[in-house]
Amino acid sequence: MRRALVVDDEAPVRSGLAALLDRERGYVTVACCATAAAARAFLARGVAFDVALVDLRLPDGDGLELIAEIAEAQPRAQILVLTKFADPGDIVAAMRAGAVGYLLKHTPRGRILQALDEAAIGGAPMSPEIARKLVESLRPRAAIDDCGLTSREHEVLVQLARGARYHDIATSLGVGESTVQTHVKSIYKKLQVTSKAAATREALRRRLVD
Amino acid sequence: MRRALVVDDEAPVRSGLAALLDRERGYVTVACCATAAAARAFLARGVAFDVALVDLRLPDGDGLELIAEIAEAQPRAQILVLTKFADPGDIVAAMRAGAVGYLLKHTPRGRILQALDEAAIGGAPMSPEIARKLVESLRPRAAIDDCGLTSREHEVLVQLARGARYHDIATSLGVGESTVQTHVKSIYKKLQVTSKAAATREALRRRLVD
DNA sequence: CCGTGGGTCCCATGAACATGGGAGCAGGCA
DNA sequence: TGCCTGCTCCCATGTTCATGGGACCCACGG
Repeated sequence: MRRALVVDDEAPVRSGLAALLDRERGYVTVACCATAAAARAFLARGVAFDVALVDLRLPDGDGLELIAEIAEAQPRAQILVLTKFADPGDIVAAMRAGAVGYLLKHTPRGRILQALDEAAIGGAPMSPEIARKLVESLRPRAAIDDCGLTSREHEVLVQLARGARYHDIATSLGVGESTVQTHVKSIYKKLQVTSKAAATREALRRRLVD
Repeated sequence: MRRALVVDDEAPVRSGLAALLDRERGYVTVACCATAAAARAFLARGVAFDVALVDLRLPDGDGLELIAEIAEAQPRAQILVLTKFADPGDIVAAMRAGAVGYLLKHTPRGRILQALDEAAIGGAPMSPEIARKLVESLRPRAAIDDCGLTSREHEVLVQLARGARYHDIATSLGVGESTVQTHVKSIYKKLQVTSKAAATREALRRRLVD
């Protein structure tokens, strides 16, 4: 018998899920919260559960933070997001916060139950479009093209981001140190930074380098 | 009718997949390659296809590179990895290279066909354990604990990685510039680097900072 | 044919950094 | 108590950066 926590601000969804779970053999709803505050209060009671179905958009505060708190309070619980929205940032953020799955609200009931089982055996159930967005968020961005760096500048940036000194870069590219300096100047202008550290950060953030 | 490319070095798997697809209404195998070289030769012919099933471990060269080439040559093709191994690094790398799904070889035939359909409609079919590993690879690592940085050093590192100057860090932490310098010295020692840029890189790579 | 932009090189200066030292004060642990 | 570690501060020196100039060559498009 797996114990479930449901957090959703929409009453019909909430009660629908609770009913679905309670009807199903093998599941029981231990709490049904409409707000993050209510969920926190429940967590504070220390009652254990095995799975959580959480909406990201809650009237009070962020669902992401709540997920982190649930993961903290009940490390063994499998947390699934169940929401209407599919923002790539939300998906990644939810996973980082501790969620193991992400379902859209139009998901049929049967698939939700299946997802719960899948989560329990070590899977990561996601709606197909969610999975795709997650995968796409891993891909390198359009790199060189959209940031306006020339290929030579990109070469310099790669080494810059590895912590190389101007002298090293010059040697490895077979040009003078002054040339490197010139390239760095235009890189800084294009990335809008003023130091190697900031350039490194930007390069990694924008996936201009691995 | 969807055209499929199969790349796998194991003959039984290869022919099994081809037979499965050809038997299935809606699919036809346009090529069945045992090596990366053979696949490249096929790509060079410019024949279009809609989906590719690729093994990562090929006798000649890396499947990852092949995936990138397939994605390059046939941007509209959906690429699925079908392999025995589930190394988290491989999973992320494959996705970055252009794969949209990742199945383990023990996947039942029926599920493979289902995955092909799912890929075609914009999903990202993955074996459950693969999906979980992918999700877990997004999570922040254990951060501060294992790299030996003290909490103060960590605070300094965070700002360092944002490109802040010593002076700025000193001000925002309410300490002297000399103190910052001392902290930086031990950070460098612990991260085994000798510059802000390299420290920034390490910090981001080890997820010591966002 | 001349302007524009990329790539190469040079000079020069002040700011910021890397690294070596020393040193005092708190808290924790043998 | 005595030692160790973390945090704080200081000095000093040489190195590396950041930024402002100016200059040449080449390819490309108007």
